[in-house]
Order: sequence, then C-alpha cells, then structure tokens
Amino acid sequence: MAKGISRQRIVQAALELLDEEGLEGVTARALAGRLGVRAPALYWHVASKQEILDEMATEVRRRMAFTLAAQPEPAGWREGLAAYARVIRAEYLLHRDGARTFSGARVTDPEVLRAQQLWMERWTRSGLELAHAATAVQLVTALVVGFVIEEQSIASTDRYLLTASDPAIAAEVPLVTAAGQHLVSDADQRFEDYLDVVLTGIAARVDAALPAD
Amino acid sequence: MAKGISRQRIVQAALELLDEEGLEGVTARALAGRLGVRAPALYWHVASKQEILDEMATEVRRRMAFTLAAQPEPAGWREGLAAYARVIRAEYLLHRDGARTFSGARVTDPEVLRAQQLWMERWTRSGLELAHAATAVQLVTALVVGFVIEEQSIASTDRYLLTASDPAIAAEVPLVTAAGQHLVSDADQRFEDYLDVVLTGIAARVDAALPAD
DNA sequence: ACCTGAACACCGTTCAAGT
DNA sequence: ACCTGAACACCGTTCAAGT
Repeated sequence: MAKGISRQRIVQAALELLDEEGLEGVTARALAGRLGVRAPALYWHVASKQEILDEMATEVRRRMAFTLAAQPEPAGWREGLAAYARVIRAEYLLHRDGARTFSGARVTDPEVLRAQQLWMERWTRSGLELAHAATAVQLVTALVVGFVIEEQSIASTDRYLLTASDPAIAAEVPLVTAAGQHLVSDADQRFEDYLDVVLTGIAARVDAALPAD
Repeated sequence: MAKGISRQRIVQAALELLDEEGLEGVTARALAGRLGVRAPALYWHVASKQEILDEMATEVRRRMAFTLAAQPEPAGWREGLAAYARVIRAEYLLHRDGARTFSGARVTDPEVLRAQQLWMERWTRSGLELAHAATAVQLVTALVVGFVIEEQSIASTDRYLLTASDPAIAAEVPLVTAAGQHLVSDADQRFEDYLDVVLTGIAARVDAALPAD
C-alpha cells in the first residue's frame, strides 16, 4: 500500500467496498481499514460521507462519459440513442445497487457535462432537432434507471417472487403469474425489447415533425 | 392516543415520519416516541426495521391497487395504461423519496396481487394480448419509476442544476444547458409527453401484430 | 401479552494531541 | 500536512425484568 491516502484513493476504495459489501457496508471505519488508516483520517480529505457518495456517483458518470465518447459515430440518432442506453445500463450494472445508489446524484464535474455536450451534438447532427434530442435522452434515461433498479432489486433478494413461491396464490392470479414469468426471462432481451418500443415511439414523433419542417 | 400500539399503527406512523423527516428520520426511537412508547416496544410487534420498511412499501402498493380498482373501465388499453401510469406516479409522489424508497420493494400482500390480476384482465379484455400487456405494464412501470426518482431527487436538492449555477461552464456546453432548461419545465407536462411517446411505441407493436393474428 | 431500562456493538463526526 | 485516540451523540437490536 502506497503511503498516504487521497480523495481519489478514498473514492476508489469506497466503490470496491460497495461492490463487495453493499451500500450498508460502506462505513467510515471499514473504508479507513481498507486504506490502512483510522476513520478520522478520512475527514482530512473529505468533509463528510455524503461527499464520498457524491464523488462515487461522479466517478461512475465520468466512466459513462468516457465510454460514450469512445463509441463510434452512430449511423443515425436511433443507433446513437440505443448505444447510449446500453452504455449507461452497463455502467450501472457494474456496481451493486448501482442504479439506486447513483441515479439521483448531483454530478459536480464539468468534464462530464462537456462529454454530454459531445453526444448531444452528435444526435442533433444526425437528424434530431434539439427539443427532440432532449426529450429522447431524458426519456431513455428514465427507462434505463427504472429498468435497472428493478433488475438489481430482484438480483439482491432471495424472497422476491412470492408469486412463484406460493402456488395457492399463484393459481388465483394466473395473468399476474404468467406476466411474472415473462419478467424472469433474460433481462438483456427484455431491455432490448423495451428500448426498441421507446425508440419506435420517438421515431413516430420525429417522422410526424418532419413534414412540418 | 389510543392505548397500545400495533403493526398497523407503527406502519402508519412510519409513513408520516418519512414525509416529515425523510428516510433517515425514520428511526426506531423517533417512531416509538411518536407512538408514546420506547424503542424496544416496537420489537414486540415487528421483527426488524426492514420489516417496517417492507410493510410501508406494501401499504403504498395497496393504495395504488385500490385507486386503480376505483378507476372507471377504460375505453381502450391505451387509456387504461395511461391511467395506470398516472396513478402510480401520483402515489409515489405522495411520499418523500417515494419512488426511491418503495420501487424495489418486495410486496408480500396477496391482496395487491389480486388487484393486479383485475387490471391485467381489463387490458387483455380491451384488446391487448398477454405478452403485450406484460411488456407494456413493465415498460410503463420502469418509465414511471425512473421519471419520479429524478423528479424527486431534483426536488430534494438545492445545489442541483450546476449547469445554471456556473455560467462559465454553461457557456461551454450550450446544448446541455438548453436541454437542462427543457428539464426544469413543468414536470406533469413532461411526464405526459414521455408517456405519450411510450404508448405510441407500444401501439406500433400492437398494430404490427394485428395482421398476423 | 405487552412494555421498560439497561446494555451491546455499531454508526458519522469532532477535536485535541501527536509527528 | 497528515494522522491517531478518545470521545460524543446517535443507531438497531437484545433481554432480563416488570405489570
């Protein structure tokens, strides 16, 4: 272990701790232990635990931005939006309870905003006007966050599918049970399915606007 | 105050406490204080704080189910799905951090499942086949959860829109700033907007399947 | 059956003191 | 400049003891 801790090393260790122990395992003492110091030492580098959580979220958003920037220029806005959706889902999935933990966070890094600017430019360049691009990215973001939150909460719960676990009740609500089975099926495929529906909806709106241009 | 506490009164008080103080204000001691007892008394009625949180989520889901059941029979699946989306958003909005707190919860009440069965029947009756109904309700649910999480996290943060607060950076990322302004605008209207896009996407899929029937 | 008092092992955070 | 030891006011939870 290199001597001396830093803001960066604290955030890095906190992300590792999150993945290994879950959010409730990210305590000042555990974090300090992993870094070879005592808990109060952290407070020389950060003002509070909340600041650490904010930095963790910013770091995740930074990685999203980098991965997006490395993406090849999409053939059209539809491919670009799909790539965007897949990247942010993948980054959230990288961390335990990632969507729940990082979605609502306040990002404080100008670098992330500059990266956002980059692909907003791409989309408007590939035929989407600004109002549509803004709607589209926020809608797709909401979809990803909602989807991954459910995805990760199922993953972290044994006792989830009560429907399947209680045959007497399951028999009473056959449609819900059948729908629930549909839900357990491959998450990647379901995600692509939902994404396609949303992109089709956006396309319909874009097409409707085109003649008026 | 009626003498003696109960599971129900604990959950009711916990929901009030959540709205007044936020999730971190829902502590065993505060909860007990509100009920006129000491903290250990709670543990005669519930096994753990997690059980209280689960019950709170179940209660919210129960209210959603009741409100949905009271809804008039929709003219078609599209109106039915829109009504569904509006109801669950409204119930989440009723509680501070409602979406974040209750979305991933494990519902343990058969009553809620029976209510779900009811409107799944309605939708399949009004022209949506089961696979489409399952996709539709899960997609719309993901949208609502993702949307309201962002909606409520903006509401609970002063220092959110960094974009607007730092003119130097804002000037550097004009598209992001413009999109951000679009985001601050009326949430209800944005929600209806996104919902309409999603329903249009679902309609396209349903229409495509019809000829094949 | 239902509740209290005291206690246990934890939290995040502060602060004087050390180097 | 950076870290520790000791402490503070909190947590959730347990348990013997009271009624």
